[in-house]
Amino acid sequence: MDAASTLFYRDGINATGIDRVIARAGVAKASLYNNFAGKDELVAAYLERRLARVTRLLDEVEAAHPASRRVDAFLAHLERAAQRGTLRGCAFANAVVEVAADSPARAVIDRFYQRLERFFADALGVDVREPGVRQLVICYDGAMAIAAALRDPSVFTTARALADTVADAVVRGPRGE
Amino acid sequence: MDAASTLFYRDGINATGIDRVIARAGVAKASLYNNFAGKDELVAAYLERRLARVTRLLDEVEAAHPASRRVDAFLAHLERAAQRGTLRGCAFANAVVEVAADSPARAVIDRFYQRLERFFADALGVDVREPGVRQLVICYDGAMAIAAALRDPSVFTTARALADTVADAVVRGPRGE
DNA sequence: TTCAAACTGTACAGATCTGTCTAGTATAGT
DNA sequence: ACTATACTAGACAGATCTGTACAGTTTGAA
Repeated sequence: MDAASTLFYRDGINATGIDRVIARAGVAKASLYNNFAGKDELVAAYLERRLARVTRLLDEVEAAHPASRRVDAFLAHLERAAQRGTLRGCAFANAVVEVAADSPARAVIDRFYQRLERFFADALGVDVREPGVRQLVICYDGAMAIAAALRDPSVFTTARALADTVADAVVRGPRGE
Repeated sequence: MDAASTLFYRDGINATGIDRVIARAGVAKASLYNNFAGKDELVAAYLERRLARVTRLLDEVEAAHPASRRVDAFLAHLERAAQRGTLRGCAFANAVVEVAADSPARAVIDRFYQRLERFFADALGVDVREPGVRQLVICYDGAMAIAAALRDPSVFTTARALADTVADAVVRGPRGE
């Protein structure tokens, strides 16, 4: 059901029934329930896959670019994905809307945001508690939400400029010089 | 009905059945279907209510504050709502995740973003097509998404600082002086 | 008072969804 | 060859959801 993560992301979690998942995976229903206790855990596993994927991406960006270029490289990657039309918002922010508050998915969501904050903190060269880090997370989540709502990839161009402004403000100090 | 907008916002659209709506409204199911063709239109009406509400808020902010203070006043209002614990993300961004692409709700969502862009453009004193406007929309949506995901009202303090940075960059020109 | 419109409660059709169960089949280790 | 394990297809229970139908009641205006 690794390939079924496609359905959860593309069509939404609640809109995707178990039957459609097993049909696409070419697998019997009993097999699915032998591997996952229920849909909640399947959703958590789906997010776990997404987390592994984005973690791999962030690792690659960190390996390929100096700190000062990483945020822009990350957003540029998202921009290309949006241009390809494969972007349906942030899988984790979407999951917040769709899953119950006590779902096992919540733990995965929290880990995603922790990883993201660490990435931004390293890129800025500051502690994760610095406001600039959270500002970049806002920038990321906002761009993803708007790209999904307005179906407009150009929002990432704007987001890259915004992230640049944030980075400038951080290196120049909060008071601007 | 109108009070059922509470349920859609608080519990999510897909998680809220028609039966729960009519139970809370103290109304018969037939009455609901006499006033709305189906759930899609009920959802659209719910978003219409939210749009009227946020429009009223933005009008009030515009009447009460000079342009340079409006963005901060708006975000401060959201911050207070978050501290009250009544915030579950942006109703329109959430609806993007939950409703189908051809739902009548989509038109209302688009109008919301147009109104929001107009508010930010007026506050900055620039044309709606200026990048700073879209940056403030990113700032808004990102803050709402993170407040919902992390249940942390303090994100609005960070967002207000970010919006300040954007406004500074706009008045000082894109190249920073 | 009369009458039409709109409401009420409730039952029900039809669809869909999660999760269980059965019965039979392939596979792999010993 | 034997056996444990995991798979398959599919039926099925039980719940829930949207939307309709029906019969009776309230309401309000002429």
